[in-house]
Amino acid sequence: MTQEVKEIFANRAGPAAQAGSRASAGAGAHVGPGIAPPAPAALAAKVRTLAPSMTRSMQRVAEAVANDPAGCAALTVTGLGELTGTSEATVVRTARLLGYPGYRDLRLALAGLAAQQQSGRAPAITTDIAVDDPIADVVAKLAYDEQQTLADTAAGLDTVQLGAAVTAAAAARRIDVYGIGASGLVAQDLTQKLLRIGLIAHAHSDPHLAVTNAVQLRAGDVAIAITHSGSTGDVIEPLRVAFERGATTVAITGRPNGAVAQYADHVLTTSTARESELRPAAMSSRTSQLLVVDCLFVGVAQRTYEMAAPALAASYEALAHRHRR
Amino acid sequence: MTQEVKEIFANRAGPAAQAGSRASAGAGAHVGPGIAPPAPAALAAKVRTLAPSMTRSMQRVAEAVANDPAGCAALTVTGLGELTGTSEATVVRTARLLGYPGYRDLRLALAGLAAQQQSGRAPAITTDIAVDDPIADVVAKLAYDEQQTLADTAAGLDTVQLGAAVTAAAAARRIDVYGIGASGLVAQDLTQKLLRIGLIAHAHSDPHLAVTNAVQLRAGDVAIAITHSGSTGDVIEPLRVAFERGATTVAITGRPNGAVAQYADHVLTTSTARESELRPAAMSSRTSQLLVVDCLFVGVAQRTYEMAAPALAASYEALAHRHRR
DNA sequence: CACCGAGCCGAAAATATCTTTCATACGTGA
DNA sequence: TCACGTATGAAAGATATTTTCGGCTCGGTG
Repeated sequence: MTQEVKEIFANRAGPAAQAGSRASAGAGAHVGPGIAPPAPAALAAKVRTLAPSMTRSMQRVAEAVANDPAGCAALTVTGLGELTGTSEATVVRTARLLGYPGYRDLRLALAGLAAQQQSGRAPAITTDIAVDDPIADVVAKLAYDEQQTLADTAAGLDTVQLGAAVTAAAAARRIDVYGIGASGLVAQDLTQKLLRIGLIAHAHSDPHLAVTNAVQLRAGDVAIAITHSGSTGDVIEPLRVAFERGATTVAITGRPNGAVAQYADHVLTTSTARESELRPAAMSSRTSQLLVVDCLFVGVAQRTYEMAAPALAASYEALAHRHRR
Repeated sequence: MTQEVKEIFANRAGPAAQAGSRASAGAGAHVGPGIAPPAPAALAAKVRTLAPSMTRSMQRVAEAVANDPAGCAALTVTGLGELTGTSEATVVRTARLLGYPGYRDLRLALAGLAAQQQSGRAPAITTDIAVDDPIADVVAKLAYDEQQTLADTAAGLDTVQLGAAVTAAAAARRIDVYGIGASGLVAQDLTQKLLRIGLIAHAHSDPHLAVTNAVQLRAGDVAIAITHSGSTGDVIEPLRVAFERGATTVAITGRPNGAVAQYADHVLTTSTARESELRPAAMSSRTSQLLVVDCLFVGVAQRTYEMAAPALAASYEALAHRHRR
């Protein structure tokens, strides 16, 4: 991929960019205007989400922006470049990656964010969990972090993509969900719920079986891949197969620019909280994934309400007798 | 007074904001440092106050700005000039009169104002999810509910019981976790994480196998039962067996007085949020259970830090090569 | 009624800022 | 070590903002 093409791609980096027809998945030509919605308050989350796909210099810029929105809003592109020890070009590139047309718009968003922070409650300092933290602190910090993750996820979720995924799933003949490790549990969670409202859904965590099943899919079916890293081969492979068989494909990932996205008709972005030794990434990504999956499920339940409501009631009934008095 | 002098005077009309370099004399500095809070409507008030001293053209500009901050923030100086049927110069003069160094800064302030107004609107998340809720509302409501669940859980969690459970688990020869259905996934989640830090843990969702394994437990082992209802026979049974064999038993349940509690040395209470047709109880109980399980895990990781840290690092390394570039 | 001056206004020049291009340096894998 | 692709900043190019400057209107005046 040449530098030129790469830059153009960066320009349409937003998840929404994937929305186009599947035919254009690899051959995007024109830069559509106004695809990516400017992020409101989700900027800090976005920075974390996209940080891994950033270069070092860009990360410095992103960090500065996330740490002091108000301060950065007061700076020109040149000023921010100097502050971060980089160039104007890098600042603009970072702004693009974050989903804005250019630095000017990022700056406006920054001003908005600063105003919100100032009017709202304090930015809320989060210290990491330490080895010697008392158990009560652990509880408080974990609860706070997971709440934060939920807020970030909700703010960063593209409702258009979500809506499209819901529509596809609600009408699907069959829904296959791929996930490995911690994401596998999320896949199962989604599957369990979909089954409860009478849909046909399967979760696969065995890569071979997943591919074997993916081959059976066709137009009208839905395949969903869940991977935090966006680059888990064992999950990408079945999605690719499903994609090529004509099924509608959905990726739930923390790296909307990751490899998995290229085979996904719809990309749902989960947020990434910072991790530490005692707080594995799996923890917050799981929280984020579950929220996305819940939204997906409720959306589908809405669309299939006629069928879903009695099915839910029936499954509830069926379990009642298994409870001890 | 000459034309020239007049314009300069207008330029200095604002408060001390002009003092420093233009970059540092941001809009925030102007609006902020006073006694009054950064009132959202400060700008509208200022417009009214200063309107009498404005010329006709400037009033048109000021009015446009006051009526639609968000819209104007999206416009360039030229655009706003056209919109109001005036010129760029007039727009700049208006910005000056309102106390900003130039239009650029007014625009930034406008963006901030817009963001505040935006965030002020509560999405009415207090209501239940309805069948015809737009997808964006579903996201907001679910996120809010899960956040609430987390807060409730953290508040209601008995840290003494939790600490005792942590101590037992950290020293355990072996840890068995029982859970069925949605709780089964939580059990697996906990098990996966414990395995990652080098502990011996098993999740059981097959009632028969669970009992079979429980028989093997003895003092020094830990058995954990996860059940929202507190009365799931298939989960209580193995816990009872473990309890009778002398293992330390823990119950993670939403009904601390339920049947499961009678065989539990330590009871960790999860919170129960309201449910509805479209929001099965499993959803919030799962969120709650996961938080408890996370706390348990982090607590154990703290206690076994010497072993946990390298184990976590190792498992991370081992997975790295499974990611596509 | 013609004239005058004060101040308003916008076109266009001047400046600042943002964006793009391009050559170079850097790191990485063969 | 070499070759290749990528990241990066300097500088050119494009936009946006600010300033300048002269025409214009309007109210007062001889």
